[in-house]
Amino acid sequence: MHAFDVLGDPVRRRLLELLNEGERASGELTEVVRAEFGISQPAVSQHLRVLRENGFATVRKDGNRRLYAVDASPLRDVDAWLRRFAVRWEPHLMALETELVRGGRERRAGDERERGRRRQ
Amino acid sequence: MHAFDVLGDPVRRRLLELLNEGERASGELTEVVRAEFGISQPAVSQHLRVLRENGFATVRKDGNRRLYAVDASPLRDVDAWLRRFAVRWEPHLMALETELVRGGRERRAGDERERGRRRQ
DNA sequence: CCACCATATAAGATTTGATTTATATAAGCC
DNA sequence: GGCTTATATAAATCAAATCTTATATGGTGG
Repeated sequence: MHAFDVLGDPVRRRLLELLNEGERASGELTEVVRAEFGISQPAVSQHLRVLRENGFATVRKDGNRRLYAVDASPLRDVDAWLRRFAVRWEPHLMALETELVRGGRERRAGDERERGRRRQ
Repeated sequence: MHAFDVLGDPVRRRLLELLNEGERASGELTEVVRAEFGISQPAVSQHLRVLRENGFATVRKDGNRRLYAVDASPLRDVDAWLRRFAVRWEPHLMALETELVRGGRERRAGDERERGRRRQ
């Protein structure tokens, strides 16, 4: 399943938003989503499975519960794809990119010749 | 239809990639996509419609043809959503963003970003 | 006007994905 | 051990997106 397919579902997007605030138990997530979308517990559980199996979330046991946390790797991939278009809404993005490339590790100043660098 | 649903389809993503290189006629797009995905002309036309109707692409007539161009507005929305998570793969993004907002003047600042470093 | 492109639309078949109900697993508690 | 809570899985159903074939629209050139 492609990352964009995973994000195609509003329930899963909401789950990711919730997880982005921090680790949460399946039950808590289910409660929120049930209230907002009016779907059943198994439905939520299956969405969590999709998130898990596609690397968007990790789980760990805590006694009875399953604590979910967001894993951003696939989101980064999505972002990478999107970035190709970003220059269209952020004309100054070129500068941003340069900044990113340079900014990673500070130091050694100068280095204007970095401009030749391509992405990645 | 939510922007993420539009991007959920691989054919549509490919079409956007092609359009991102510049304006193209429906026929050109169809040829490429037909070759790559093995689908019919009407199928491609319908994907183009989805892109159109959801603001991802604009069309203009050129005699016989329809020239498509990418419109990035909905992609920007997607990016805005994604950005909530970006701090997870770009820990220094916070500092960077601040810097941009301040117009890059005073690029100095005091290396706060070092503090955010996680294991790994 | 007529035949010919390029492209879009319609309708129906098919596939894919989401949801529900019912049930399984497994930890905690008495 | 048996009861309860938390969560996952299975199977069937339902809905929505996609594809195909057939056809329409509308410009172009003779």
